[in-house]
Amino acid sequence: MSQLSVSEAVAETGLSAHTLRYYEKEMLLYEVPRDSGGRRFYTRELIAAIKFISALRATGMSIHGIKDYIDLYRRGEHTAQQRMGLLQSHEETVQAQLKTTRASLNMIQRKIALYQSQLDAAAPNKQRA
Amino acid sequence: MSQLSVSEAVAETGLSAHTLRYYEKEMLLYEVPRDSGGRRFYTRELIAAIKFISALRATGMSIHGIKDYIDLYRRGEHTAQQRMGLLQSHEETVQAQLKTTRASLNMIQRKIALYQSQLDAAAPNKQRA
DNA sequence: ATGCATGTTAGAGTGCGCTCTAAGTCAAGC
DNA sequence: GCTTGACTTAGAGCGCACTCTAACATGCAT
Repeated sequence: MSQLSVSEAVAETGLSAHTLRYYEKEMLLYEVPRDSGGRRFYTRELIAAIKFISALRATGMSIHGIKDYIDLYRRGEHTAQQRMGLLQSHEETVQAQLKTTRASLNMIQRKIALYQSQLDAAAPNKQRA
Repeated sequence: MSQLSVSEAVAETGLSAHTLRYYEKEMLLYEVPRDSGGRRFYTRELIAAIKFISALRATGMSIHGIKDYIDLYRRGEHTAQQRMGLLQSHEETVQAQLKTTRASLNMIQRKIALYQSQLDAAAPNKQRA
């Protein structure tokens, strides 16, 4: 139940099995346990880690940046402050990125509005039956 | 004044000269005029196009997707409806992407808060002088 | 006229994040 | 016992969006 097979982990995290292995090779995931046949399984701690890694990826943190964070994790409790620092700095990056995305989206929306008024003007007025 | 040299266009748009040439090669920009010596210059129409293209890129539209839009543009006024459709569909994509980014950011912020309370608990209380 | 900045070209190279291939192993069901 | 399907490995390949290289041309400033 709390130990998921590869295919269950795929279903749970939304990542592919290829990607899970790739993350492991890149050392984002470590100490992934194996059954007697050498097959991986994922504990709930690992699943939580994968989901957090996915959140970092979804906000644009690079694999390399995530590795830096994970490496701190592996070095122990005394790195908590540094890890928090990394996350805070990433948060600022994301906020900035959100800001420029919203500005760009705004530009696109103005263009759509322009098309809309253009097409309204060109079309015959069908307001009255 | 309304005709910018390459270096001026670089300053104005924030893209590199390499990228401007790349966009031209990929047909995102067309009919870029040249001076007597064969050097490019950019009209204000072109600059506006570049800025709009940048907004599309900043919101994650692929070069290929942008090319589709530009190709409609080149085919004339009767494609206005289709162009608007492309932009509207892209807008939806961007809104969805914003939503997941905000959710991921939220997860990261909760983690930061966790670190904060952890570190607060571990530190000696320096509240009183 | 010389030097230097700014531009030109075709095409190669880079970094990223997967994504796939090929050949093989293992466990369960028929 | 045999097939099927889920898994294993090392390593190659891919798509994207640039980014750079090398060799050459132009035009202005001294």
